[in-house]
Amino acid sequence: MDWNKLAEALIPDEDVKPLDYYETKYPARNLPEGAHVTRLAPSPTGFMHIGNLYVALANERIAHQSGGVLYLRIEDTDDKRKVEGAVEIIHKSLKYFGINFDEGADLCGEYGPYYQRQRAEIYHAYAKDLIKRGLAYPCFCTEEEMEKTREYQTENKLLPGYYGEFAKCRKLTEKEIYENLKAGKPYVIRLRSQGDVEVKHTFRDQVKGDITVTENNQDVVILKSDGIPTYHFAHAIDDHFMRTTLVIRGEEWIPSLPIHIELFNVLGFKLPKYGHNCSIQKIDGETRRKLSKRKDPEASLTFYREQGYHPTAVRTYMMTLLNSNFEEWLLKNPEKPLEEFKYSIGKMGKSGALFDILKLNDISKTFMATLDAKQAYDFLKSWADEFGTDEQKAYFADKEYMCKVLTLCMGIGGKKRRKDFVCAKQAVEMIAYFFDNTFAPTYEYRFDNAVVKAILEGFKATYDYADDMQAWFEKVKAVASASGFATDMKAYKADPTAYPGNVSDVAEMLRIATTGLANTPDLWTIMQILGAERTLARLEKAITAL
RNA sequence: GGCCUUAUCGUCUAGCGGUUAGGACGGCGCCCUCUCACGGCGCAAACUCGGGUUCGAGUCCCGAUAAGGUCACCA
Repeated sequence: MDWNKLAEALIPDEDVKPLDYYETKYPARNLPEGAHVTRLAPSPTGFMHIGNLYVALANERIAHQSGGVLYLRIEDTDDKRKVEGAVEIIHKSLKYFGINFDEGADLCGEYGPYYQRQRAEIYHAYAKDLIKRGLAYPCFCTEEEMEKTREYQTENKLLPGYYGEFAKCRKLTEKEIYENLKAGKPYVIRLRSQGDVEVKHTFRDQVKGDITVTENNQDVVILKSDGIPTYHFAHAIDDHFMRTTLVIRGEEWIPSLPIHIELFNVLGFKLPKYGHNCSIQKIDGETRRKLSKRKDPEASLTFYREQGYHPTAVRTYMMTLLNSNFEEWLLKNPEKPLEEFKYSIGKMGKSGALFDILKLNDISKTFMATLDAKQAYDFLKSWADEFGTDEQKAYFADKEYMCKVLTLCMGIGGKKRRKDFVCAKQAVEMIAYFFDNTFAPTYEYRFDNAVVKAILEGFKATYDYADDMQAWFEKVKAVASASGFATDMKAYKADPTAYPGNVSDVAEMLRIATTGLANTPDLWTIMQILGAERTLARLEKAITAL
């Protein structure tokens, strides 16, 4: 068999450059000792999964804290899954969560092109070289033929796949190959595997530790019939020429590690380090499964933007899953930016974590409680501008008023901050009662209407906007006493049955009347913010509703 | 089914031969308190099961079980 002739017939010289060309064009990177080059290599499907952010964050931290490079490569070798505008979505959504690439698709960079489809020439050059060396060959097998051998293999409990005796096209004669080519039969290029599945090696994974991998014996496809490489082949070529030092990717890739090892080996490339992380899971009835794009809204990065989770909160939660010692650090350094945490890939969990929105909420609340009025205003406004209703957008027209509301509701300036706000959507909904066009009370009191009415009327008659908090509260107590409610909590606790209720019950009635809610921050301040006119109007409205 | 991986409170986990098995979220209770919160204190809550090794095992070894991943011209 004349391999050179075959290689030339399959991939003519004018289509590719000599191998040295690529090695010179993409030289080793000039980076400080210990710097890592990492990458994110998504398919342009237009859907950004929370798992994408999870891996992105790991890659970003490793690259940037080591003084290295993070780049974006688009794996668009599968034409069927390609979606217009997907790359823009990738950039936009990751940027929102603080992931910035140093180079890559739609950015500058010396190691491009960063779209795999634009790199066809490089793949072809190396495929040709493999053919020349007798390490790759054309395969003309049809889907039906493949199906047949697979059936045979499963029936006989043999290892499925295209290998050894089952690799029919491996044994094609020169004559047969050229006949097939002449007949215009479609073909793929396969690797002529030299491996033996019986041989096992231990492999050092940066996340999992030592794992055993067997050698690959599959004659995997490296170039599909349309000349586009498979993931495996593109991975080896790209991560070599883009000079990736560390590949962090999902653990679903572990089974194909043998293929990658053989490919790097046969191509004469140095194998990068690998870290295979676990995926974020969800409990679905009895079983755990990956967060699903179709079933779980929280799987999508869009979800967090729509809900208005602060990007820092989401990042923080991701970090707690990513590094087990992160939370401890955060507890000690609540003020420090996340970038100061020393991220280590070895501290990544070895088994998949269940997504816990309660934990996210807690982290989110704590973070929101660190914002000042202006930051909170800006954040909530930007959310409302994009996702809010028209009424909600209008809230932000009067900045001064809104800042007063936020100062109260977030406990800004007080000794203890409130932690009521989880995300922008919930926060904006929570303050609806401050705005007359969204004030829609349902008035659910825990006392008889007659009792409530007496209280409300009594309070309304004595209310004075000019009262300070102390004077105001004295009036609340007076109204309470007038209806027989306890104003002395000690006396009340000593004998609760002696009273219809206590002063806090009275406060609740007033609160429900003016806000429609039983849970709000300090009522006096609310009335101050609303103003005398609206406060009285609301009390009146509540009285007539009884 | 083969191969790979994993296994500590409900959840995320610490633990790397000798611990009252620690923390966080969530739950519950108490205190603080004009409501709601915040905060403080406390309670309940775990080593999957067998065998070994060892003076001693959550920790090491071997099994079993369970869970997850994977077996494409998808990535």
